[in-house]
Parts: sequence; structure tokens; C-alpha cells
Amino acid sequence: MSLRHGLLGLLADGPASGYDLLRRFDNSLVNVWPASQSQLSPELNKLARDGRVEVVEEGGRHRKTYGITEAGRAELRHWLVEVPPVRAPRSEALLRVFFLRTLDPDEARGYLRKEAAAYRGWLDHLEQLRDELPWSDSGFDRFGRIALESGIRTAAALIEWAEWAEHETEHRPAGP
Amino acid sequence: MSLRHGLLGLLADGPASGYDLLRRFDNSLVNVWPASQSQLSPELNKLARDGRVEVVEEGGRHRKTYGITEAGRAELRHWLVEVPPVRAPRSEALLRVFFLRTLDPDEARGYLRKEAAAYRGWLDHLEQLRDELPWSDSGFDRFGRIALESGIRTAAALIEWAEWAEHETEHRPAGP
DNA sequence: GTGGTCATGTAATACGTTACATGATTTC
DNA sequence: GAAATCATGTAACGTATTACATGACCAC
Repeated sequence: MSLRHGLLGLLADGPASGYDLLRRFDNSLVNVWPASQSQLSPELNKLARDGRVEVVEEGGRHRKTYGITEAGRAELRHWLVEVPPVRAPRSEALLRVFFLRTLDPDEARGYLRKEAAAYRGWLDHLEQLRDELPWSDSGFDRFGRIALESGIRTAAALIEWAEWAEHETEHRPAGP
Repeated sequence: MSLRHGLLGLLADGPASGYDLLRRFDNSLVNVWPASQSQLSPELNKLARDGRVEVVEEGGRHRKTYGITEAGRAELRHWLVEVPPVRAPRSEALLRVFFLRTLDPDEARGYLRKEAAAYRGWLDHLEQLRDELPWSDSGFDRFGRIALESGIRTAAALIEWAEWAEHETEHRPAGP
């Protein structure tokens, strides 16, 4: 139900159309919760049926501007305060690590080296966002920066891990 | 397709039934790729249809023991070496951070404090695994330990982040 | 013979991705 | 008037979760 609450959270900032919301997702939330246009459409209709949002304006080009309702704010708040986050740290990249034993040591090291490079690219990207985005003092930007910092620290830790892991697989014969 | 390759990777270690594989998932892979019994059943049949595994033994209690085929090993290898991992770092916990601005500062700090505690619990769990598991020198255990280390370092980074973030939201009036 | 564990399978539901369909408005 | 952009919606497909169904074998 995270998409649902993502939409409510964005609408808590002010009314928007599905199209606007898609861009907000792509600008700010894409690194933590990507969403596609074809998901927003039905989800917004569902939120409207449930009374969590309402159409506050209908413009040209079929545009429907949605606003959050009191019931929507209550649900958002309830989700944030009462519902414990699901931690489902599925990681395909890490799953592969378990199976590196089926490769030659050189190939395994190659995989870890590529991992390190990929995390470095991700870190560069996030640091660029941090340094180049026009951060305001608004609550949205403040917490956006805090979320970004989480990604930066995680990426940094994973770079070090991948380099350590590559080194760890060197100079050691495989066991039975 | 990670479940598929997770099964192939486990079978690369030796033949097993779906039931055995479920336990292997729950023992070793659960932290990176949880799987349920009802997923394994159809996936193993599909792998058998595709010639990636084969039934090498049928025992009592409907038990079917699967072994990986050459085609299965080839697919596993191809996946590991050629297919770049999907990095889909969806994080519900981090999504919430964006919306903490809709709460009172005290409540927002409470959320971050709970996050820190949750990550600490996760770290404790992983360190306990590291210290208590009977690690052998086998390739499986070596890379399992390397994967575990990734979780430990990530958890440590996230604890520090959550504590930093909690402090960051103190002593500052919210902007517009 | 009863309860526990081994063992596989199906069905309903939910969520996410990709691709496609449709049409209005603006810009050149 | 053609192309780009705005704007919403549907359909097909793949995958994950939960719950349920079925039955064999073992230990007591």
C-alpha cells in the first residue's frame, strides 16, 4: 500500500493531477519508490472512491486535479505513526553473491569489482543531487535531504563492502 | 526471475526436493530473498519443463528430488556473468521519511528513533548469525559470510544515519 | 489411532511493468 | 496542420502473499 500513501503524502503538499504527481514521483521519490503512470490512474480513482482524495478541479485535456481530504490526511498520519514499516530487503545483487562459488575465482572477483563500480556510480549520482538541487528550507526539501543522506551513506558502505569482498576472495583456495 | 535463479543456485550445491529447498531458503537466503513454499512448487515444475532441472529420484510421501542439469548450470552462469543485477532499492521506510514533515517535530523524531532501534535489532540479529553459525570453509559458507557482512555494514550505516537524522530535526524551526 | 512432520499443489488476491489506446491543447 | 506535450485510462503479463487442500509416513 505504499503507492497509495506515497500519493497521499504528495497531495498533502497541495492539489495536483495524476500527471503532476507522476512528475513529483519522478523528481523526488524515484530513488525510494518508483511509480509508473499506469499505476497512478487506477490508484487515484480508488483513493477517490474511498474518500481519501477528491477532484477539486476539472481542467482542459481531461485534467482532473485532486486534493487530499481530511480522511486522507488521517489515513496518511495513521500509516506514518501506527503502522510499522515493512522491511523487505530483497536484494538481487546480494542473492548473486551466494552463488559466486559456482564461478571461477577470477569471475567472482570481476562481479564484485563491477558491483563496487555500480555503487560508486550510484553514490556519484546522489552526491550530485545533493550538491546541485535547489534545496529550500521547506519541510519537503528538508526531509528529502535527510532521505538522500540515507542513500549516500548506504552507497558508501556498500562500496567499501564490495572492495573488501573482492579482496577477501583473493589469495585463498576454495574449500570443499 | 530471481527465484528461478535462486533455486538453480541452491541446486548447484546438490540435489534436493522442494521441501529441502524451502529450508535452504529459510536458513541462508531468507535475509536477501525470502520465498514461500507455494512459490517453489510451480517454479520447480517450470524449471523441469524448461530442462533446467530434472527429477533424479522419487521417494515416499510424494517426494521428488531435483537435480540441476547442464542447461541449468549454463543458465545460472549466464545470469551471474552476463545479466546486470536489477537495483530496485524500493524502501518503504525511506518513503515515509519524505512525509515526516506532515507530523509534529516530536512525532517525526519518534519515527526516526524507532527506525534506529529497528536497524539496531537487525544488526544484532546479523551479528549473532555471524558469531553463532557453524561456518565451514566451503564456498557456500564463504560467500554466505561475505553476503552477511554486506547486511552488517548496511545496518551499521543506517543506525548512524537514523541517529544523525533524529538530531538533524532537533532545534530547527520548520521552514515554509 | 492421533498428532506431528514431510511433501506437493492450487486458488484468490495484490502489486508492478510494459505496451497500447485515446484524445485535447499548445507550439511552430 | 504537424509534432510535441499534456492527460487519463485499459489490458496482458509476471511475480509475491496468504490461505487452503491433499495426502504419506512416523512416533507415541
